[in-house]
Amino acid sequence: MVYTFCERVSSSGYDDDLELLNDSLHEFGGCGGSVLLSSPIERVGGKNENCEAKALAALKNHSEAERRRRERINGHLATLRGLVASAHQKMDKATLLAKVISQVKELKKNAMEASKDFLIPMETDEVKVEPYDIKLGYGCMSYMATICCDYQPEILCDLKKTLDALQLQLVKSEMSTLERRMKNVFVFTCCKGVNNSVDVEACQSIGNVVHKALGSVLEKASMSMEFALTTSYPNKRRRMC
Amino acid sequence: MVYTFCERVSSSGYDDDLELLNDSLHEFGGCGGSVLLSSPIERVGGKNENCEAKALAALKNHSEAERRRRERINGHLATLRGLVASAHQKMDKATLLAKVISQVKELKKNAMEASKDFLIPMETDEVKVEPYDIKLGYGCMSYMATICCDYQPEILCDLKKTLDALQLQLVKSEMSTLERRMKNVFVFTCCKGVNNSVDVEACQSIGNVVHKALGSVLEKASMSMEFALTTSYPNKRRRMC
DNA sequence: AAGCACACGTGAATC
DNA sequence: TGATTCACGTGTGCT
Repeated sequence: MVYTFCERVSSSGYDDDLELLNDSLHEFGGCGGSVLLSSPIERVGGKNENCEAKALAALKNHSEAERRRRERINGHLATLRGLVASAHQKMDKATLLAKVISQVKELKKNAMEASKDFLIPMETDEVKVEPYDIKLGYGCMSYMATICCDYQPEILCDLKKTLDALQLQLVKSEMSTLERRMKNVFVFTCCKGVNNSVDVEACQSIGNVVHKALGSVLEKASMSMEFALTTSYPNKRRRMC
Repeated sequence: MVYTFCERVSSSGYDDDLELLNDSLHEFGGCGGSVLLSSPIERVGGKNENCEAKALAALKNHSEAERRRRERINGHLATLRGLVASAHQKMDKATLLAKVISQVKELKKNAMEASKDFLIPMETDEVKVEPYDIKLGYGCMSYMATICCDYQPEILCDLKKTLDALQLQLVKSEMSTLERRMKNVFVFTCCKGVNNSVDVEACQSIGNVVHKALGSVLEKASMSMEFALTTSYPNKRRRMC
């Protein structure tokens, strides 16, 4: 649709000037068909005042309802603007919404990973060494090493020996158990850098060494577990570490 | 501002009909001042065609730019609609934005709590027992008990004895250490319900008992720590559990 | 019919 | 200036 303006009148916002709105009333029928055909100029008004007033009221209602709707939406937009809080509060709607989208995705991803970290895989054993993004200053990287398998007391001995032998700088260690399963997590740092920049290769090779060592521990444990299951004393007590 | 319609013309979207838009051209001056004063009816056009064409093009550009803007915003809105994914995709913009807001707040709160759970308070000891919202079916509640203090080997003995004595149904246990500090977390269930409904009071009293017991363990540990610090052998080895 | 929600084109402001 | 953003009133479809 294309519609054209007949005249534009400056007035004080939402006034009740009937004359100015006469031409809009075609749209609201039911007040006598002749009005629909008479041109704006020929019509002098007089007996249709009631009808026009009603139509005007409807129009006013409509625009005010629309204004309320806009305010509702813009209010929520303002809340979101405060919520994403990317320093500068001057941002157009589209950009704001884009930022909201990326924020929601980011938060969801983090939540997913966090819940995954909290879980203990029940069926599969695993050894994992991966970079861990805590900030420890320049020249340092940190890694998170995970080993998850069936619980066996002696694996703690092996683990301790292995970690001691590697002389890792342990930042944090965590052990959780769930039913017959256990999961050990170590966070360690690698400060192999020179001139305040990380020597990435040296750190990676340390990571690989740790991965290999944990792999050996796991392998030994699962072998010992198999052996235990095939002997006639499956519940035989083992020496604590 | 209030403006009135002269006539409304049905046409195919965005066409180039100059006549219909003549009346809109006041707004775009610079094509000869006389046009601004002549009425739409008196004016016959002819020598201002070039000017009018330019104005029309500007107007068309404007409306198309606005259309693109709307599409950009609505596109993001659609993405968000898919992201909150509250089953029913029929939702007005305001409601959608409200849901996005609550979702973001929820996710942020969870992230905060998760990071808090992962932290070990370094300065203050603490004992905490609080409901833990994992679903275990009807008639069961679960709790998370936390005890955090300086690391002492014998506290593990005390803890084990205490938990055994309480005969808790342990679901998960977790111990983390950071420098000289340790944190132990236990998740246990309380299935005291009758007729598939939880006996909340019974569970709460169990929670209180656990809290009290852990408090005693912590108290004993800190007393023993103080004793160790005041003796002449602060680094004296203690028997492992 | 009467209310609501949306898309549209426009006027004004800002850069 | 031209481009871009916003608020506004309106037309229209749905319920």
